[in-house]
Amino acid sequence: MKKEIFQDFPAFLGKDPFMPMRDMIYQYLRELIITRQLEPGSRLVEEDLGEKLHASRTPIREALRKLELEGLIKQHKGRGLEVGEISLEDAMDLYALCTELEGYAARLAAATATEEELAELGSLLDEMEFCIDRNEKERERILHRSFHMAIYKASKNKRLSKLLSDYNDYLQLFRSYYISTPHTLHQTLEEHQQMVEAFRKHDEDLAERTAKNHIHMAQKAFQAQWDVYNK
Amino acid sequence: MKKEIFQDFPAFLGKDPFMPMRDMIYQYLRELIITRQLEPGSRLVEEDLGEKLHASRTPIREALRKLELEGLIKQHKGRGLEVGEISLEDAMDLYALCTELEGYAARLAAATATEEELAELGSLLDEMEFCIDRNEKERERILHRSFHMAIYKASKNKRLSKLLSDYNDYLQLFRSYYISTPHTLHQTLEEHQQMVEAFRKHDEDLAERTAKNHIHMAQKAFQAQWDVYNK
DNA sequence: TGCCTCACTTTTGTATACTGAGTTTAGGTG
DNA sequence: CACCTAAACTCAGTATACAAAAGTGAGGCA
Repeated sequence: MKKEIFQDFPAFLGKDPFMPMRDMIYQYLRELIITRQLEPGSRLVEEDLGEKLHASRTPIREALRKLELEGLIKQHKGRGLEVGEISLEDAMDLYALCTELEGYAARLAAATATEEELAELGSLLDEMEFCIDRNEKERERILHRSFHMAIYKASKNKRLSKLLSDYNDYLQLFRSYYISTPHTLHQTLEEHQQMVEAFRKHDEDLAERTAKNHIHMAQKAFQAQWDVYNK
Repeated sequence: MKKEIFQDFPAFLGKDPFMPMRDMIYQYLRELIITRQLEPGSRLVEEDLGEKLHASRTPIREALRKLELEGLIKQHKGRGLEVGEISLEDAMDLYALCTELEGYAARLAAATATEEELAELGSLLDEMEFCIDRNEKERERILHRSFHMAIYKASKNKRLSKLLSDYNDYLQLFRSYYISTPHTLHQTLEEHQQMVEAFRKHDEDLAERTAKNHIHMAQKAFQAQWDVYNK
């Protein structure tokens, strides 16, 4: 675990001076893991982290517990924690589960989406198209997230929304495995457009189908890339 | 918060002398909350709990954090934590979500259940019938849980299994609202039998329908009772 | 040389101490 | 008597200290 990785923590700290340290550390470490700046297998020693992040073990522990609960880090055989390795099986399980949940969320959204929500989704699509054309990948990634969040919100089921939003971050970790080209991004955009189209028509079945297909495509892209690396 | 509530913690401790204190405390408090021995609104003060459970604040905190994450306890405005109140909206969201997930789990189980798994489910059914006839409610409750867990396991999706198992405990809390009579228990048993029947036939659609119906019936029972108390 | 043991190191689990923010309460003032 | 203010109190956030378990390695013995 290299020290430089943690260089930008002070900046992170500045974001919200009222947030408890444990939440800062949690979010920060989570980001590092999901973006794979902290590689799978990296060991996480409470005291080391404390030194590097200028905090005592107590808030560090609480952050680690939360990450452990989420499944992002695992008990190291013998002693200590380490960043979890991704297993194909777990990834497939998660994709399958998300396919169902996204489908359900889309169904609900199609049933109850308001004009404002539809407009919001539409404008997010436009922005994404703009970003893809300009190859602004980071912004596209954030918009992609916002798009899905908007759907979850439109489903009006808070539990579902929270759950999918957590899973979505997790899938981000898998997404980092495959390379997104302008071509695949355009394909994804088209899937999004189909979904919004279904919402506009309040066609629940179509919404469910297109949403499920969207996740399924992501799953296939992940698996293809996995096969390349693990063959 | 009455002291007597915590009387049986030492016995709980004996269960597994190798389990860390934080997990003991977590499980113990969770049990108290789910069985409503700790009522919604009860305040949870770290130092008090520490004194009553003969532990220091550190493991108590970690247990509380976990419960908070699960949504069983909430940050009290201003100061401290308290056992969460149940809101009808949240309950309905959760039931709706569980309906989908149970349906999906049942579909997977129907597709892939082995003979052993079917036999296991069958014998659980028999045991439950036995308990209902003898009015052994506590044992029935545990068997009911085992029955659902067996289905989750048969779905072969570990993520889904974990998720539903957590939610199932949570629904237990809702279940404590409505009174189970021999009549309703028999009705539930019948629903279970229909599900197993569908698994035996490997009829995925039927399995999904019966499972969804099962949760839906529970939801209706909860709502009816809620209406009685909050009218 | 190979293996066993025991001391040492590492790292977590738990306890305790300190701090500061927010609440309550008591005393003073108009 | 109402209201304001400040001291005291509560309680969570954080830091630190100590204990215990589990790995690690060096020295001794067969």
